[in-house]
Amino acid sequence: MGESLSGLKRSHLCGNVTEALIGSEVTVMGWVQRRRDLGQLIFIALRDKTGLVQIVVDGNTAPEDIFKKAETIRSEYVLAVRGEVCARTAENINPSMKTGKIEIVVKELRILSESETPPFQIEDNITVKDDLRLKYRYLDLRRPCQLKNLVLRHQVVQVIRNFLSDEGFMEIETPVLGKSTPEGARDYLVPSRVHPGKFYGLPQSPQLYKQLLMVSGMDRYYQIAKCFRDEDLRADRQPEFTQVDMELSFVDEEIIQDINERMMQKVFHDLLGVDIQLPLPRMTYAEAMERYGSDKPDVRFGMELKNISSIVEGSDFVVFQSALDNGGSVRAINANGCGHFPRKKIDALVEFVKTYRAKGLAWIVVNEDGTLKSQIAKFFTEEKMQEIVDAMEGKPGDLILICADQKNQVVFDSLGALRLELSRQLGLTKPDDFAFLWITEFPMLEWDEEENRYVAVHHPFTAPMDEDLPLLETDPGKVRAKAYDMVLNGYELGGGSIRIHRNDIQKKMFQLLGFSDEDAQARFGFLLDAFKYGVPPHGGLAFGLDRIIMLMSGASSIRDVMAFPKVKDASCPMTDAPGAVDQKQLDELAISINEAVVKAAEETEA
RNA sequence: GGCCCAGUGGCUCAGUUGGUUAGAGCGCCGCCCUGUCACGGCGGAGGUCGAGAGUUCGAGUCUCUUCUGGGUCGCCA
Repeated sequence: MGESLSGLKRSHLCGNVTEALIGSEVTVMGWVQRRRDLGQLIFIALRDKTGLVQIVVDGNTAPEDIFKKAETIRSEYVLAVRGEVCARTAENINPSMKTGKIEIVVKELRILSESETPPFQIEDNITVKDDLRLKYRYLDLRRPCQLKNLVLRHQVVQVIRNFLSDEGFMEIETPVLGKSTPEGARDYLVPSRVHPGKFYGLPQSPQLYKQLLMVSGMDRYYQIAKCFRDEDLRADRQPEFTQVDMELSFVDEEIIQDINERMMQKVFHDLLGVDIQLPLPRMTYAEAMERYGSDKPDVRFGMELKNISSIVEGSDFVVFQSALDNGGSVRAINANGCGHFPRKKIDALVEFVKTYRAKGLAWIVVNEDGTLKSQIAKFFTEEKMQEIVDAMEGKPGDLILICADQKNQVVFDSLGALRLELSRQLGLTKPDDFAFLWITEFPMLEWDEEENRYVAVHHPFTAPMDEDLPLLETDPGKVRAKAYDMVLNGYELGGGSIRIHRNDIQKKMFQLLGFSDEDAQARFGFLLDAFKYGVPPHGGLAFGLDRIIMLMSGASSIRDVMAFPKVKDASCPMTDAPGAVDQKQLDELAISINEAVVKAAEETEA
């Protein structure tokens, strides 16, 4: 079972054995991709992280014991091979292989480790179900496409580290065991043995620590930081993920945006050869919502939203009118060239927007002869219908989709999502077309219906825009924040803000969020205390590293760019985490399991 | 918590309106083969259709429950 390595030293990685080495002796080690046994001639494709190289065992020239051994080799065996690099004859060159002009004629062969037949084939372009891949993730990662993603990730981090270091940033680690701050996302909790009944919270981001580092005078900090959020997963959301986190002192929004867009420009230039024009476009939150129905718009295609409230105002169509009477709006998009959609397909779009709480979708087809077909035609005069079509720049063959709701957010969400859905169906975008922009002037607060109070859109330390300071007293919901997100192709790559460094404004903020002085002191007292001792104006930004790599690699999920991701219910099919623990461990932590709750949860599941 | 999709040999899939012994490709095993590179040829093993219940003379196929995974809404300061 597995021969010793002793006496053998690897001289080259498989993918690096090239024509330059013809005639010399090399020692390579790796996994068997495939054995091709022609009887008295055996070829072995040997793989390591650099690629494949072909090993030849010739029955006429190889020693008998080596040949016999070669016959027993199976896929994924681990081999050490010493041999001579030989040129292949012209007709035997494999142009699709980096090492296709040479092969290694074996002189010594050791089977370092045998392998069972793997549960799936180790090669690209397989379509194996995710759970199986993740259960055997260590095999999945042997596949070149998976390896490529991790290599890219490594390289991106290297470029970022070098760039930020050159810009005067210092990498500083902040604690993973911190204080739970039950505002925003749910924390992962870690029980304390030394303090029975008390818990650490794993960081959702290093937000408070990095602000404290600014108080400490670190001036420019960054960290490739693991962050944790106990919320439900998505294709682009994992419970633990990595942020490129930074904070800077004595800066305004422009400085932070400038540094970060230059950083992304360098990352995309160095690793993808893509040149991004700077400065990136800036768009206010209000404009993004108005035009794209989203605060992270994909601006690679048009199909923009238009507000047609004033046109349809005063009609007999009760759906539109009640939306308008209750403070909502009627908006539409023009799905250019979709007028031929069969009714079934349009109905599917109507169902689609219902996901986003829209009650329905009105549509107008502009026929090729210029006449209109619509289920709402009976509520409007021909002139009105034409007015809507003109406002939407409707041409023959177009499909105009209209959404009305008393909540503007519902209209934005529905049409924003519909726009993206149509672009998917019509293939309007290319994954290697990168459209960056900054979204600015986010609202600072939003009203939470459930909690019946304002909550921070970003976080409670985000500074309001100077010109909106008076609104803090009169109309807090209208206050805009010094916050900005970098958006790429419909994804939020990262976001940040200038922080509040004035105590009076911070107090006002907590007040608006409904925290009493005691609440604020209990949760963030250490930060407020620190702010008593000289705070530089500061701000920062955090990127979602996983998302950046996902978009750069064209992966469809961040799982593909993480080594060991979790599945939908936040468990790990490979390790079976999370798992039960011994009673002894629980006793040490003074924790008892509420069996009634566990049973109830299991019963809902079972 | 809601909604949608998928689950058939190791892997990926096919399986007609419910009807004989459930098929294919790849993989695997054996034999043959000296220039293959997705090697080739011949032969073979391997599944009761995610699980349970029901309808039926009869269920991979219909119904219900459930499990697993994916997508998504809520959630994600």
